Amino acid sequence: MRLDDRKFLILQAIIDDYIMTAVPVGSRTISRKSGVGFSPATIRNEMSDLEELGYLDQPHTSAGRVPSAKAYRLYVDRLMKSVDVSEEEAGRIHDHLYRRTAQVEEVIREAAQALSDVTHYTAVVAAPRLDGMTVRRIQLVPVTETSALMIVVTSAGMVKDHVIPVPAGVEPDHLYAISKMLTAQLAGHPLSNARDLLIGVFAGLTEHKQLMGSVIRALDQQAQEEGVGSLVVGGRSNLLSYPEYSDVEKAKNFLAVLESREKLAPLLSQTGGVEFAVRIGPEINMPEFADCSVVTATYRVGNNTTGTMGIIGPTRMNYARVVSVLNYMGRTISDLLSGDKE
Amino acid sequence: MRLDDRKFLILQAIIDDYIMTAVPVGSRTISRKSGVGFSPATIRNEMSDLEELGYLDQPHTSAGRVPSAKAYRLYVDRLMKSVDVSEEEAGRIHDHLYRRTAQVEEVIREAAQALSDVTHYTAVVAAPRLDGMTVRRIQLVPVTETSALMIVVTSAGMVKDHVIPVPAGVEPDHLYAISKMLTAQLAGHPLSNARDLLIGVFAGLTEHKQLMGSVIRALDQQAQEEGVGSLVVGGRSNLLSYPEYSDVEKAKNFLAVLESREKLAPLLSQTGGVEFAVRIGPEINMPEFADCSVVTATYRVGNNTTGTMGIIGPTRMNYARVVSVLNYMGRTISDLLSGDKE
DNA sequence: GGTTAGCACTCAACCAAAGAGAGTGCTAAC
DNA sequence: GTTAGCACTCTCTTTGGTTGAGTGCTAACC
Repeated sequence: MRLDDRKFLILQAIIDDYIMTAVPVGSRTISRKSGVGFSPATIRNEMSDLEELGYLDQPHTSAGRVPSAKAYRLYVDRLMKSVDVSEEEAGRIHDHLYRRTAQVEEVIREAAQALSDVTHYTAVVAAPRLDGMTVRRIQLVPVTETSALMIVVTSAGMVKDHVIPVPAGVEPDHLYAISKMLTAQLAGHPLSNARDLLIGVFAGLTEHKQLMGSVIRALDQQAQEEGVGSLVVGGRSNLLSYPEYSDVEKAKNFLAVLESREKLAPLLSQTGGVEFAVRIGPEINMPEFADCSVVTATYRVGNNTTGTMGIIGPTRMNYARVVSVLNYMGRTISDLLSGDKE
Repeated sequence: MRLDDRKFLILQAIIDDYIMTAVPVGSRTISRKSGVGFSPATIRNEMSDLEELGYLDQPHTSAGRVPSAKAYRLYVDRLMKSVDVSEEEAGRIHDHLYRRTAQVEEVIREAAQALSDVTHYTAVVAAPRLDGMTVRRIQLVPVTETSALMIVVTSAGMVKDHVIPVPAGVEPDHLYAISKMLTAQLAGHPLSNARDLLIGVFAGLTEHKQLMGSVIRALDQQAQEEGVGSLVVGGRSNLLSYPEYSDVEKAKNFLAVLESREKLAPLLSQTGGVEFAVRIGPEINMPEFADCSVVTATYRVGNNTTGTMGIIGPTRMNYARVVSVLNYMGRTISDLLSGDKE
């Protein structure tokens, strides 16, 4: 049995309806829809076929049909019509993002908020990955007598800081001189090499060995943290509006995942460099997200740097709209983070 | 009618029981408790009195009694026995907090996590307020050709940064010189005065007027942000375990409040400088928190600087335990943030 | 006079049975 | 190939009865 045009049409109608209502859809409902000129009985025959093909599930005899994960997959891959973001949505996104001067943390926080506001789903935005960037400058700013803030400025104008210990008796001016030396050594090199470069320098040193050790450790730690880097969640409570999460126990498990960076990170990182990725229900491989889909997208900052963001919604989410919103948001963030600062 | 000793005893027994079970408690239950040597009938008479006095509510005839907000108030003010944190709890708090080098953001994040972990309620921790602190150092670090990071180090070793625009053509060394000048001008003065001091300097300037303007604007903005400063929430999903929030609609409203800094900030800020504050149900004056209580505490960093943290739980929360945990956490944070760095 | 046993009464919670409604699958007619 | 008709299925809602915890009152008790 093959999926002919009519089956396509009917499947699409079912998915569209289910996305709106979350109620198993019956043959009469589809038959009444404009565009489908068949009687309920015919629809029923087709639905029976579609079920056999694995595109529909039946919660029980005498309920309507519900799209399966396979159906959503098909929908996303082939049936989905791209939608433009509406004027109003674009406006809301701008309102969020252009509110104040754009520090990275602030931008991704607002982005997450905007995404969840506009889509009514839950949004996760990860800060741009630093490892592809090159170092532009390193500077040590004294904080107390025995500690300093190490500031790393990267090519895309992104900033990362670390508190490091400093041996007592090192003057501020001295720290500045060391900063200039560090900058001279590392500027233009990728951040991921910085550590190794410094180790070379380190060997030839006679003084400040201790301080340099601290700098190297801080760079190490940063590299380590990259995996679970800055991660902002917006619209946690949005998903509770959907009947899928009217069960408190389920809702609780879902929210618990959102609380842990460790569990959340893989959701965003498994994109494999594709611009968009859609993972549907069981494809996510997490029991808490069995009824969820995740749409992730990457955004660019400068030339080599990318960050990831994602929308988490029920499997019956409005994929077309989510993709278009993510698309628009990607462009907006890029403008904001690369344009203004470069 | 007065609250005599026996009524006290019975009320306390009712509250204790209700805190544990969340089920309306009946006369027989209390009568069986050791320490109360009266028959159910006697208890009933007293309960009837307590209801008339406003300490108990009855969900409906023939259900047990439930403590009213007034009862919890009394409990907190007079009946509560102070409890020590257990070894195990103290250990868990330490595990969270001493995990890595202590940057402020990191510490308050872990503190929120630890508090919610240990209490099983929801925790909110606010970063220390900066306005009481004095400036120790200001430094400008170039980021791009037209922007720099302004770093303000305060007396307690706390760091705050801002991106500010810089006129093109200002050399890094030049920025460093300006930083030294700024530091010389402001060091030792309270952060809240910094802006006004600079305006005095500003008038006499011939060059760098533009840059100084940016610095002043950044200080302004920081003062403004102080009100809704950094705020971390932990254990959002914890409250969903309690039967009070088995209603999804309620849970959703509750979570929505936790998402908005603006709504959350007053919860912590209305403490009025007291070390502990307990607000119970209606006293909070937010419909979403009608069944909640909030216990807030301040912690100290250095001499003048304080931050706030709070636990949000059901009105029937275990106040004694929460207060002791907050107490312990306050001391631990203080040690961590002032001790190590001063 | 405070305390307690006894008893009628109330009300949510639980359960089973009945009815309604939506939807299917099959068959026969178009 | 399409559709009308019909018996059948299964959930959801409603209804009514039962249970049990708990109260309030009264009268007896110490």
